Amino acid sequence: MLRISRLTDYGTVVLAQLASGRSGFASATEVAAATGLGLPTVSKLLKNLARSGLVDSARGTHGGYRLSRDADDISAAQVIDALEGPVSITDCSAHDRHCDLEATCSVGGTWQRINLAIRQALDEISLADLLQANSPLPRFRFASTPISIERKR
Amino acid sequence: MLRISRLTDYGTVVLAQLASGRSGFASATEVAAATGLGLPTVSKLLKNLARSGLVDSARGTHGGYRLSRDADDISAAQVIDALEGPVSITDCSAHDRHCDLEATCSVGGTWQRINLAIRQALDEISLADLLQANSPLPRFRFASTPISIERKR
DNA sequence: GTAAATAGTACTAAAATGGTCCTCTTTTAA
DNA sequence: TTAAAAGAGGACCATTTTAGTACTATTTAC
Repeated sequence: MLRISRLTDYGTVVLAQLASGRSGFASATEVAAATGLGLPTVSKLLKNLARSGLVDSARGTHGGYRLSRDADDISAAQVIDALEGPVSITDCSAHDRHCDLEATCSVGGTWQRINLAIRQALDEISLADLLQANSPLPRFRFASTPISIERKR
Repeated sequence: MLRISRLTDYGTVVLAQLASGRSGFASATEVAAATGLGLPTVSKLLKNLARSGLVDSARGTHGGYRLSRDADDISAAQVIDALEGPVSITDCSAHDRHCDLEATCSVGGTWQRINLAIRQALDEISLADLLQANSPLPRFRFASTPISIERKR
């Protein structure tokens, strides 16, 4: 139903590889080999991740990439933002463009709040959590958000 | 970042219109007029919603559409399912097809659990909630899910 | 029988996505 | 100083998805 793009999925695989590997810089070629992904694809991903600041890069003979900070301090939301840009759950709530139906639309506001809630949930999940496939995930906490969410029924 | 398609968004607008209107059947033409959406689009949406069982339809001169059940008993997840099919957050976790990277992929399982968690959250939001743009939403409850979610840090 | 509806399907244009390739710059080491 | 290894930044194209439209068949009320 809701989905992240395949490239973003691959991006987490690449980041996970960087997180699990030895410290120091790993080249795109090494990461591609370790993950089984194509080199051009991995290369593109790492370039984008570097541009977003999630990984540091070094040029030159022994250059490569490494996480810019601890895996605990990189959230799933940040990864999605880096690779997909700040897209929103609905078209009309993205950018500053306005929807023609704004006046009559009765549901727009709620989608936006749902979007925000999901976003905050994903912000609670770190790359380290993603790595440990079977470890418990952080609890999704909505209670403390400005969105007051309360079951009616 | 995560998004539903524009048609799904429109679908909720259409459903909201059916929910707010007087009881009885409303034709696609009437719904289109009330929402400001194009008739062909509304027509297509209602046909799909009818096929999924979210709305009942009646043919013939005074036919039209109406919600098949109370707005409280239609969830956001059901709407998304009806209009987008049972898609998953990642490509590899959809259908029964398997990803080539399964062996080396360290993150697949977690995305699937995140997907399930979001799904369950959206299942808690009813069409009635969507309608009342400023009313409080149901609390997202993950605690009682089989996914044990626990903050580590 | 006719008009008002939905049902189903097919089609097309536009946009997003995924993947690849090419050229340029930086850095290290021989 | 030169060559090789690496990343930076675009450009490009094929494929798929999405959105919107149109057409025909079927059903029902009057």
